[in-house]
Amino acid sequence: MARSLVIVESPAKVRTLQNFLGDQYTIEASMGHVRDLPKTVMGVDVDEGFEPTYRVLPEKRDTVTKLAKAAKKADTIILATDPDREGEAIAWHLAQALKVSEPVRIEFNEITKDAVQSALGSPRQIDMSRVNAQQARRILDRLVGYELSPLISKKLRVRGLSAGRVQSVALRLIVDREREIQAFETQEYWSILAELSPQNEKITFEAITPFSKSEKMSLGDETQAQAIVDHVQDREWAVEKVARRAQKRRPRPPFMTSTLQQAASSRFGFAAGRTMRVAQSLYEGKELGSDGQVGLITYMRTDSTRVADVAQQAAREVVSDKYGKDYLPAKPPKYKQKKGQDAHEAIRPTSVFRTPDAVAKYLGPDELKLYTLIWERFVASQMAHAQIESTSVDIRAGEHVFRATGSRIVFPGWMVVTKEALADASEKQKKDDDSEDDDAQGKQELPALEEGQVVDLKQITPRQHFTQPPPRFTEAALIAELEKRGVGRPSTYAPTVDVIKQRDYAEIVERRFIPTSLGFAVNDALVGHFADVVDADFTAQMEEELDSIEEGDKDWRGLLREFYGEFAETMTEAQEQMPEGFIEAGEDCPQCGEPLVLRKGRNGLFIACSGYPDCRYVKRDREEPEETGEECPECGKPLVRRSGRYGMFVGCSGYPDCRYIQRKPGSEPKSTGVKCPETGCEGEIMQRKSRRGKTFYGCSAYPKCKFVLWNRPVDRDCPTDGKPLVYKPPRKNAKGHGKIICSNKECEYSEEVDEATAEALTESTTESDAETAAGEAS
DNA sequence: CAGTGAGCGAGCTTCCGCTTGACTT
Repeated sequence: MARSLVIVESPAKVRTLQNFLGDQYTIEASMGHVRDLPKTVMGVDVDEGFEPTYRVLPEKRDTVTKLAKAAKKADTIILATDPDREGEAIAWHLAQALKVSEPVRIEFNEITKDAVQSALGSPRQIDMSRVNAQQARRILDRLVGYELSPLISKKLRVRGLSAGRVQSVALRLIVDREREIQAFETQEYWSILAELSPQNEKITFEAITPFSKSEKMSLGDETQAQAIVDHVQDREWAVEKVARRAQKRRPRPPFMTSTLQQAASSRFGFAAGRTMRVAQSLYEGKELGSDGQVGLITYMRTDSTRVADVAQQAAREVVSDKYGKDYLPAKPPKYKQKKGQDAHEAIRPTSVFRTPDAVAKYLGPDELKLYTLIWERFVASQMAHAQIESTSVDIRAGEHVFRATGSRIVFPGWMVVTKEALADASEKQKKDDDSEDDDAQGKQELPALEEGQVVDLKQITPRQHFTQPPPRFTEAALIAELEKRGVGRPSTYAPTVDVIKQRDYAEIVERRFIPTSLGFAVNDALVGHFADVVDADFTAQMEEELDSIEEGDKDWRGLLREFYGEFAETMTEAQEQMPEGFIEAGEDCPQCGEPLVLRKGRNGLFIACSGYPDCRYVKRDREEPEETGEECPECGKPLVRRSGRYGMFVGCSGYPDCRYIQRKPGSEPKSTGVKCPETGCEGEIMQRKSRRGKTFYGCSAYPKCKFVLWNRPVDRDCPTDGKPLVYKPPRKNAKGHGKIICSNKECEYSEEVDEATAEALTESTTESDAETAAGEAS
């Protein structure tokens, strides 16, 4: 019997395909590209028509050997790599590497039996125009990257610098934003908040002035604001105009890579790389009961919001079961597609019937969070739009008009899926309105008000505001911006933001990018001499040219010739004109007077004397230690206050001989009388304080035993799962005395607590009673 | 999430895209 070898890119696809295709098909994965330009040399012969030298990737040698073996046994080799430019190139490289004389190329962009069968029914040859477009892209990136990187490394005298079509645009965005922030002049402005109430009613609502965009900045100081307050305070407040507007709010499309990264960033604080790692594990799948390994989501590197018909139908079933037919739009929505062919669908659950609750017990905490996010966004995207009634009421007091705005959900539609979805929507509205200050406005529900109606003024407050500079980029925001400009691909977004950090071009502070002085210098050198190449438009123009190569209208070598002619000229120009020397720090050496410069070492950037090695001065990045006047209780040497990684601390000046560190007041560990539950650990659970002042309960045998609880243990085990029970005090101002719950977050065990027990458990957390109360509690 | 402290430097790396590896008795 004739046997065929089918080669796809991802091993996860192999499993799925095996279910559709009979045993006359062998299915193997290439794991992406198998050949590439060599890593250590340019590998492009510019003088011979840009002829590239390709090598089997060292890490893919085994894969290729395996594929070659399988190919030998097969009569037909079917190349089923992804239906896009890179996929076409992978197919061609496979054919070359495996020396296949008559390769068969098929394409499918969803793995269903029908799609695969019909793909098998219409095989074709490899599309060399498409492959050539990929080669042009690849070679261009190599030429730019491998010529620019050594040049700037040499000119700035920092080894290992890098530049490229994508990363340099990313860096430019970060640096430009920082300059905007530096140049930003904050302006003060004021608004007046009135708390009002319909006569003889308890309910209050808020109105502000000024409210229009054009007048928002009109009150520049407190005097002006106070003048209005004085003017309106004792006037009659009467409703002048009531305007109601019915609004539709559409659900957002299902996720693609960039939007998933954004949502996971703003909702959970995940960095792009973390989101991708977690998504990968959902994609590869889990053992769900007896079903064997099941992929939970579709492919996570995609720039499409396309959804397979079957998945849309399934979502409609789920929605109609769970919420009723009213929550379904008449027809499944079609989300706008980008031009060109999309190799993968949107990111969605592989089966919408697997609800987050149903799979929760098979998933880790991060996985569950991300799966829930994906499931909810997908289901919502297939639902009816929400109907919102927004009301705006103008109220006159003397010469001034205040406006109250409110909104009411008439029909929640897709918003019922999660409370978070509701929060998201108002967040988005806030951004669109550009009115971060007036948080209460717009969300409040207004009482019924009629024109001419008189209302009571309950309270009036002038409020001071300052205009805010644009925010620094988070990883996700930077990726969103790159995507908007068409720079980079889903598979490179996370690696690109990583390389910016790795090169010390920028650092992350509070989850946002701040460029380093190295970042500024590299960017300015590139922008100064290669403005075209590090411009976002460069990629856009390149893509246009690649399109015409794909369509057979243009020769790929011709494109490279045109581009490289110009680039080589700028290179020689830069080599001659770009000044060469260390990046100056703007200060002189306190020891010898020579300028200080930026250096890069094993452990990152530092500032040192340019006179090295004659002068070995290195600028300290922390404050000099300062005497405290106290003596070390262990060795008698003076104690000094110094700044460390986590802030100031007081330690012995005899370091490293004496390693004494003074505890911060109030952070002495306190006994709880509870033994550490870790098996084989003889320690006791101590109440401690973290650096940030948070109380936690850790083992006295730390660092040998790292056992930690967030609430006070009560020295009993949970009847459901045997984990230690802990006392969770009531929230501030909440009723009740708190609860005893299981320390395992997944476990729902809970006991109510009476006042006496609560008191005993709470009191024991004060210093004086620590010993006695601990005894009582047990 | 309890820790923290100096010194760092002058020779070969670097690009963008596609995808997951795992020498074992």
